[in-house]
Amino acid sequence: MATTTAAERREQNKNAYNAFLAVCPSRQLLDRLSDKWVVLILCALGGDGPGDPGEPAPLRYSELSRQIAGVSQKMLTQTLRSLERDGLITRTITPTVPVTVTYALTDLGLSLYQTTRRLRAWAQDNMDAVQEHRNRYDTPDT
Amino acid sequence: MATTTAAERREQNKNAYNAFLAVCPSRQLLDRLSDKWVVLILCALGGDGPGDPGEPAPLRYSELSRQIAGVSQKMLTQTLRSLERDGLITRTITPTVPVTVTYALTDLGLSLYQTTRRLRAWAQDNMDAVQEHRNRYDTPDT
DNA sequence: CGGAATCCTAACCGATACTG
DNA sequence: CAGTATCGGTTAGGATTCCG
Repeated sequence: MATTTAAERREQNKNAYNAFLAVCPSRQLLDRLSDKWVVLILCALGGDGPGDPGEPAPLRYSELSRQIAGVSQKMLTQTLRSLERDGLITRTITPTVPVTVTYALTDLGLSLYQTTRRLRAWAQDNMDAVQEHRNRYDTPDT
Repeated sequence: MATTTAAERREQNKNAYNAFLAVCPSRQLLDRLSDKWVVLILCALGGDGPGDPGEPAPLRYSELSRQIAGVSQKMLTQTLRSLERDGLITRTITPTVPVTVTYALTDLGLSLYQTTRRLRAWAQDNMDAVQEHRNRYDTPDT
């Protein structure tokens, strides 16, 4: 048994960082994480991909590009870099010809994936309900 | 007992919507949800506010504006409208003088809050780890 | 294959002013 | 108090081109 519980540590961090404050570093971090490409990339690497089995697995740049439909090469590279910088993913270069680059979740990234997967799942599971609310909101009502 | 289990229904929705597809409605929904103001507003209404007890409670416009530091009134109003349209929050007008407007989570909004609260908590809890990775990434390394 | 660099426009968003 | 409306700057981000 640890001398500090998870609840105690969370309490300490709660005092240290507060995302509600504009100047707090965690606010900037939340801004970065609140990005569709971040969510989709983490989901893809976590194994949530279209035909994937559900196991977290490394993916090549081209595989990510294919799975995440609509992402431009610029945004994909840019987002991957920031995720690597933040320690959420690793970038591994294999000097084949042509070169092979694979991305994989770190433990830190895996822990965040546990949340982003829920976000994506929520969007898919509740799409119908949201659409119904929109229709009712948009019709002038009889 | 229902004739369809939660797992079965989720499986059906999984086939219906896929956020990895650019044209899928759930992709657009995910784009909207992947927004810092959406996350912070849901967190505030869910009771995650600065000095809040942790209970979901309705908040007035001015209270939201105060809790979510740095949000412009334009973005606050705009985001609140879209959340109302999507059925995630309710907007209640009390005809006092001056008028009183309160916002509260719906059941749908409450279910999404369960995820956004984790996102905010993750940002705060792992800020130190991320910062450390950034420092190591940014230093040319000796 | 997996990028980097450049250009350029569409949108986001903040600031300001006005209203019921 | 709780907005709406308008304007204008910033920037996100797409398209294109080139490189190791």
